Amino acid sequence: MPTTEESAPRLLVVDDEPNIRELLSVSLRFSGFEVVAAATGRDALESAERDPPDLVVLDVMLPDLDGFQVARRLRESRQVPILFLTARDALQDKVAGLTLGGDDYVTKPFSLEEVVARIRSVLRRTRGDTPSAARYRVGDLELNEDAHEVRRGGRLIELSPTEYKLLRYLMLNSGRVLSKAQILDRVWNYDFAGQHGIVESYVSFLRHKLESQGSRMIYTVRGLGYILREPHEGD
Amino acid sequence: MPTTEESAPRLLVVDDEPNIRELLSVSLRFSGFEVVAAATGRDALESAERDPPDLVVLDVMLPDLDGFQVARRLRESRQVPILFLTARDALQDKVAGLTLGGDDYVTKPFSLEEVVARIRSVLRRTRGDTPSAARYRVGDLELNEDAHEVRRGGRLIELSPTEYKLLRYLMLNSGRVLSKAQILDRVWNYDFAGQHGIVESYVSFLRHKLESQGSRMIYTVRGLGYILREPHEGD
DNA sequence: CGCGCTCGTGACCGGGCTGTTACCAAGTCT
DNA sequence: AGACTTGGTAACAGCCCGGTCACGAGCGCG
Repeated sequence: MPTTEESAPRLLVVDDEPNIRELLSVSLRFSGFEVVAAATGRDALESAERDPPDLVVLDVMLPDLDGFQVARRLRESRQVPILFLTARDALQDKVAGLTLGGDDYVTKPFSLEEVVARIRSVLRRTRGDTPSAARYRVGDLELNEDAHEVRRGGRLIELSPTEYKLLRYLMLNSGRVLSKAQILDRVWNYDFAGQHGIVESYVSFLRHKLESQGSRMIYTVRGLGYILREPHEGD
Repeated sequence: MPTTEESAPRLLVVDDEPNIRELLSVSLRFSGFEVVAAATGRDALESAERDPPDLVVLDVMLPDLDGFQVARRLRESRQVPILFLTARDALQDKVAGLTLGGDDYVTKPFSLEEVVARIRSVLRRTRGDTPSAARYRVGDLELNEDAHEVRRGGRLIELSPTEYKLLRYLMLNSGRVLSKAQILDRVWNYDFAGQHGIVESYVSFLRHKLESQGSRMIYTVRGLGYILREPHEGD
């Protein structure tokens, strides 16, 4: 029985690679979740029994049991939504069949923005809070998660996938300065080794599309990063 | 906001294969039903007595009692509609005989779209509320579930079974982006392990038939999937 | 038995997205 | 004011992704 209480959702993160496990734990905790981690399928099952999570983030490649077995065992005792992590190329066919119940999956390497967005989406659907309400708004700028649409002053704005992820991250943190390093970590895949110049490029793209017929929304904070906010009187 | 639901219909799912039982439970729950599962005929009868369901999804091949016996016993106490699950080749005629009362059946392997549609159909008929009103509409596109007809702007459009299932799924989720994995899971049979290229093919077919004399309705969301919606001002 | 329809796969093609580089503008320090 | 640093934008090439076509298998129907 999913708790309707206001406390942070509890997540169980299951991955055998320490780096990935750590990466996920830290940043999900930072995103406001309560996180417990496990390295093996057995540990995961044990942990889930002791302290039932609201959602499980589950790597399908585990040393002892495979992810599907773990999923089934998890559900024998209690209904719990699962976000699967899987390699891009492997198991394509098996992965199909995972999104059935409201579960979802993300391919490795992922971006943290992606993972967090999917977790929120699954939890939203599972908890049954108004089965279609994922909208964010900053000033006259609005983002609809379900339809994957962005509008400014009602006017539709077409964005590429990366542009969309970047904007979502900015909107979820509107009024807060985000460094290029933070943006790179969250929006791009964790194994991305490129220059941070790409953030500037994509900010530029977004400005073009968002601000061509309106006021400025993405402000540069020199030496620090970027901030999305409504205009002040001054600017 | 308080969900306006007058309590979701309660289903009893009876199947001895854990995978199928799990598959059905999870996805029917996700489709908005309240689900109780049972692995054997005896468990099913016991569960039904304790907590009478609105409809029973019943595999005809069970280890202890066969589905027909279960059906008969179920009805000794109370009239309840049944959706039978059966192998494609076996017992076609026997099952057919049972569907007279408003029951229905689906052959294994099924697609979830099929199962959900049949359940809704049976419940609609059984409950008698709004007799024969299963119409979905998006813009000038309408789908009549009873007549199995699709029209755009009043003009009849002939669709193959797969095309129809795909369109129904898109229409039921209009305004929401659906990934190819989701589509594959819901529209195609659960044991289908093909590439997702087939989704593209069928979307292509649908576009030909739906959009040949009208505006675009199925939009591609790059990197994500497809969305069915009315045209925006822009496009 | 064969015709035709439908389903599913593989291949090719085109376009858009991505990420880099280079150059220019603006800001900052001395 | 000059030099150096930092950010903005345009241009470009590679590539991945999706659309469509065409072919083959399976099946039902005549």
